[in-house]
Amino acid sequence: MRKMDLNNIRVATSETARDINRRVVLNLIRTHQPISRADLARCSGLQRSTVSAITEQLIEERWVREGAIGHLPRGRKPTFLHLNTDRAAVIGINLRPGRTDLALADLSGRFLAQQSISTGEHPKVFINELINHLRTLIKANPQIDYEGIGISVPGRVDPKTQRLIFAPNLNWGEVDLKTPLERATGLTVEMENAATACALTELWFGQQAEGARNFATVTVSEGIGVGMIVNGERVYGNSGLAGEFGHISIQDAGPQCRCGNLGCWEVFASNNAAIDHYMQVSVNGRSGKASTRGQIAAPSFEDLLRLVEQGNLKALETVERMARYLGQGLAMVIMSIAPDIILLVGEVTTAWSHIEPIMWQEINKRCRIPLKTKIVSSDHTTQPRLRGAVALILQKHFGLP
Amino acid sequence: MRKMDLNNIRVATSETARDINRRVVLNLIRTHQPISRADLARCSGLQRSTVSAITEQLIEERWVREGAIGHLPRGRKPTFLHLNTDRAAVIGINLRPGRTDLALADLSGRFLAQQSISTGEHPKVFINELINHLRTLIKANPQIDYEGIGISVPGRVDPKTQRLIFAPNLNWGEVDLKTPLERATGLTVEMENAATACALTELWFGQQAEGARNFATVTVSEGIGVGMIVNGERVYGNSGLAGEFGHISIQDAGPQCRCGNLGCWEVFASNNAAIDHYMQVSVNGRSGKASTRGQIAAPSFEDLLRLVEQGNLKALETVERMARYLGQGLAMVIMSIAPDIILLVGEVTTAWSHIEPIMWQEINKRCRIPLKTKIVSSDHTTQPRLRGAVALILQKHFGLP
DNA sequence: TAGATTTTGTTCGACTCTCGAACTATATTC
DNA sequence: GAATATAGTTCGAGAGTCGAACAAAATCTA
Repeated sequence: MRKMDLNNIRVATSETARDINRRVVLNLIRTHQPISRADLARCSGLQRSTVSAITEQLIEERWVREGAIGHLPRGRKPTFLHLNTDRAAVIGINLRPGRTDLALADLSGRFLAQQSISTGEHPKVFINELINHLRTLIKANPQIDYEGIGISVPGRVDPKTQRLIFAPNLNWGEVDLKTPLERATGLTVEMENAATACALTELWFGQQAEGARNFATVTVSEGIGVGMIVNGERVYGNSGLAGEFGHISIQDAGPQCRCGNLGCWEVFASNNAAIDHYMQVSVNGRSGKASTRGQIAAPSFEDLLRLVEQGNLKALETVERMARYLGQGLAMVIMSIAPDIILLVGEVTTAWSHIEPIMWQEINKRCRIPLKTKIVSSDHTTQPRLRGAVALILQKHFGLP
Repeated sequence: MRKMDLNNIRVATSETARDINRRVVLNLIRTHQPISRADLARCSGLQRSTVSAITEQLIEERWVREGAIGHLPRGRKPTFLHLNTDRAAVIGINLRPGRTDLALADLSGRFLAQQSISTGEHPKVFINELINHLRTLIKANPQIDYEGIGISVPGRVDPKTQRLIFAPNLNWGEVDLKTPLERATGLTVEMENAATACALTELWFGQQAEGARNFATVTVSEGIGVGMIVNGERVYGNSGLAGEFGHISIQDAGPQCRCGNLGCWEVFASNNAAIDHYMQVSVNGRSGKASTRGQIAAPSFEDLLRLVEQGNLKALETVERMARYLGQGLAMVIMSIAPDIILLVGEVTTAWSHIEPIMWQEINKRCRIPLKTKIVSSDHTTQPRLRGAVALILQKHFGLP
């Protein structure tokens, strides 16, 4: 039960019932395909005649197509319906420091084409470069009906102005990506923070949070980001800044964070934090003294994980420390919104067997309330950020308005 | 844009449009009364003929009544419409340790009658006593059409089982209040955590969070509770446990909390924490040693606030310490869900002039992101918990399904 | 003072949509 | 070949909104 938004009233017309039921049917086809009209009627509760009318319309508009004929122990054989994935396509962009991924995806979220370009230092130059790539991509597939462009960004997006704000990793300042891209391509552009994009991926394509309507995604990379879904809907917060758990102090006298605050969670539990800590302990171990750092090259986080697999004790100690701090921060996430599921995204999940027990030990110590939050690790090779960018556009057709 | 809940499909029938538009009109009358049919058509966007049909129905069902005739510079005079507050009434209950308040409220949330009984030690005995009071109340006003009973409780309510769980202040264990009360009165019973009930009060009757759809209410009393509204809707979380910011550790080596964890926020910022600290500093000051506590009687929190007004330096220091810790915890609330407004509820708000500047100093130190959360103090004499209990029932008629 | 103008509120026919019964189509079983 | 079962279509009844036309009631203007 939600309060009506009286500043944005949407009254129902005679077409509203069709709009709602059409979305019901389209969603059922999406999730249950292949499915017959009779089954659609059974699991939606609509009359068979109504389902026929709606599917006729959906087939005419090419969202749905008829497929194989099924067979039953007796009676007339049903005609199966499928989502017509060729109906339209969406462009997804995963913008991050260093590299930016572009993909073309069909209605089911499957990638049809993919490329990767380097992310420029200066936003204006990069936007022009991005526009050129988009134009080439669109021209290469002129027969496709493009539904829009979704972008996941390493920062927050103000829901009012749709500008990129608070993206310290990019160091771009406040940038308007939407307007130039829309003007150049003629397509609608939607942007969302990467962690929230991962949450959308789970909401729309997810296996692990199947049917969950309250969950959080925690991305662990250079920093830590949290995206939240509450009541089946994204949590934006003021200026789009909800989910900045990464910048909550967990130690008042801790090291300074790039945000200006002291002892933020991500100063202890991010990939960068782990690399810093590893450098500190390994240099200390070698020379017996502190402050000899910088003489050996810092490993990448992937290097660190490889060292753990090779049995390096200092690397292992570093990852275990990271697991403890991850647990401490996840305890905050759990206590605040009590999600059914937390999905952990990042390279760190490849060391899950080392992480999980220590992380849970820390969480159980801190969460003394009788709730049952599951924590699952996501396979980062499935590109959840990029798929979330696609979901950003697809939800317009499958979501409730 | 939210995802459809495929486990709980609600298709649209031919009456759905009327149901939606009826709620639109009813809400507009509630918030804009007195208002004419023509104005309703203008601000809803519906046709005048449709508004007439809907209002006719609402008048017939006694939700709305015609009132005075307005006057305009020219043209036919409009007939004003009002909410018919006598149409129905709601019983609100504020259950808390020690005392429980009962109230009868009309459709606008105004109290018609009120009483207070002592909260029993044993749930079963108390429930029977409560039933007797409810029966007497209902019999005393037999002409009223009762819509239901809303209860705000000092704990959390599992949205699935509707049982009271995690209420350490009551020490009742897991109790089913709903079933016996529904059986005894024949009315539907809804329960909600007190902090969330306060948030509902603000959502439906609020002046300060006017039109806000994302905010949090923080109740400071024996402990600290947080209730959240996101996208105009309550946040439940798993087992109804969302909002337990009060039990997030802010100091790993802090004193033990009654929840079992160490250094929880409420161990530092609650009324009880302030009383404990005052006792410690005033006894130390007197004897020069610690651990002489218990020899003088502990003041109530209201006593402490009076001492501040009287210029007692140790009481002032105690309240300022409380303000610092409140700021620290509010910073967590801000960073996590980025609310537009935080509403602070509790006796502590009577010392707002001492609290506010110190609290903000702490928040500004910790929140280095460009958001604009307002923090306002609520007048606890308006009984937000009790009015939230009423809102719990009223939202069924005014909210969106 | 009569007609023009303006605004409120109602009436009515056209259109959209769902429901549900009846009907057609197609399969298996006895 | 008749009975039975299931899928999908057709069609009329009922509920709703829209929008134009109309009725009602007030002020303005000549």
